[in-house]
Amino acid sequence: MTRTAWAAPAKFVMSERSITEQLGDLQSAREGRGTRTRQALQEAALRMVEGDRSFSGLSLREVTREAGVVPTAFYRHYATMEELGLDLVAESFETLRRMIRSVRSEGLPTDRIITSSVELLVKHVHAHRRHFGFIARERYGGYASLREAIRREIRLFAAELSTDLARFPLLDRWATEDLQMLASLMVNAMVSIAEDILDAPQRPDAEADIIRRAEKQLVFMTLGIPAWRSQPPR
Amino acid sequence: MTRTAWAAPAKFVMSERSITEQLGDLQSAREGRGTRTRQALQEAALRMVEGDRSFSGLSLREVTREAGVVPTAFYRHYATMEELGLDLVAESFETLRRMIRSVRSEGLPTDRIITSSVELLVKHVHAHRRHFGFIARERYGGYASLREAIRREIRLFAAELSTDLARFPLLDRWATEDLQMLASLMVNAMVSIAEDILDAPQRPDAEADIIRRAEKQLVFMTLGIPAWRSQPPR
DNA sequence: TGTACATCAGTGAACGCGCGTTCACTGATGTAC
DNA sequence: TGTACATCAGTGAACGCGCGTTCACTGATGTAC
Repeated sequence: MTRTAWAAPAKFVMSERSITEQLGDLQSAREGRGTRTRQALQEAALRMVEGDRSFSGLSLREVTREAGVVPTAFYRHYATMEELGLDLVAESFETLRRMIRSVRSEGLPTDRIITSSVELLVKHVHAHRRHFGFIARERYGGYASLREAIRREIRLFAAELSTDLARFPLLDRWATEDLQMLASLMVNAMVSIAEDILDAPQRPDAEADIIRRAEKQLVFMTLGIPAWRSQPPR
Repeated sequence: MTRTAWAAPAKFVMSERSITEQLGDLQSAREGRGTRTRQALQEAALRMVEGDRSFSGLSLREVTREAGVVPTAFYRHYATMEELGLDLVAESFETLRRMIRSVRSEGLPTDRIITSSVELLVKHVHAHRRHFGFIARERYGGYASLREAIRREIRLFAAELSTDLARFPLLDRWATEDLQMLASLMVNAMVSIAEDILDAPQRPDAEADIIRRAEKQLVFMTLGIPAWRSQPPR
């Protein structure tokens, strides 16, 4: 089943429906049962991936069972599990993107920008454990198409970060390539922080160690910035 | 079947046997058929993981089929696929450890230490694609025990690197915690270089870009070193 | 507002298949004498 | 060196199970008049 473009809603019953349900409209032209089952499938898969299991290890029948629906109902929404997975990648990054967009418009206190960024990331990881866990698990996981999609999204973040960095004093005269180098270093660090937080035992002191190391690493990187230009970058 | 400690070989027919076969003795007390099948299973699994597939997606029967052996023969060597996987983790890191040990004893030219390190890593990734691919795929993959084993090995590398770093001027007075911070930053960077190399299309120019970015990142990190102490590390 | 109709999301039975695991076996390899 | 024996790695048949996918169906939802 291929996804159809969103035409015009036949009816507006917005007040009865949650925000996530409304977002579902972007994917399903019909309201009601159809959208609900589609979301039940997505949520079932995320719930099952929350523990130790990887998405590519889930069977179609397991997911439909968890979603409380008959296996054949799956095919009304996706042709394969891989398609469901791509939907979940998009959804996971959407929440992350929303967070970053709000930071970009509101800004963070510049004097404590590192502490605030790390804190925000950690808070977000906890608030969206299932999405982050799914992404971490599938980043090098089973389906090639999911891996590619995730890799693309992460590269996109690095690109966006490098334009943000360009606005800082000292960095505003850096070559694009050098900004990308720094951005990818920072994004990589953030990704491993997120993965460490996910895998860390839930004890708060283990987490505090991770946070402290992450802050140190970011501070350390900023120290390299003034020195970089004196060393001609090739 | 639990692995038995290596006692004394009943016979020495070394000349007939390859180095890898001899290494196999460390895992199997008996020579001959037994060891050969065990290795056939390991190599079959690595071969199958080389493409897009993840280890946790392999079935026991597939592996034995690829190894040219009947499914039940598997149980003479491993109780589960997970056990095979742990063997492969150990084997993969063993080759990497051997490389690093030789670097540590022979050393690299200090004036081009970054270039040489990156070059060596890239060479090693190409020479052991199957091992690196396996590790990358399973780092956040299916079996929790494999993930833990890999995580432990990577942490071990960071610990070893931080003692190596302590021998450098400027770094010799750093606090242990700060050295660990820097080491984990460098190991993370190296890990993502390896993963990028693996996933990069085999065109040499794409690879050249990755290498250049990696070198820049490492140079950038060294620039932060002299500045760090002036900023009291808490 | 009420009714007849079209759409299509979800159902339930059925299929053939590859899976992990069991079991009693076979026969090659190494040991004791 | 030669023979009888023990060990145990590898065999092959068989099992029950969950899987993905098919099909004709049912009945709720939304539309046209």
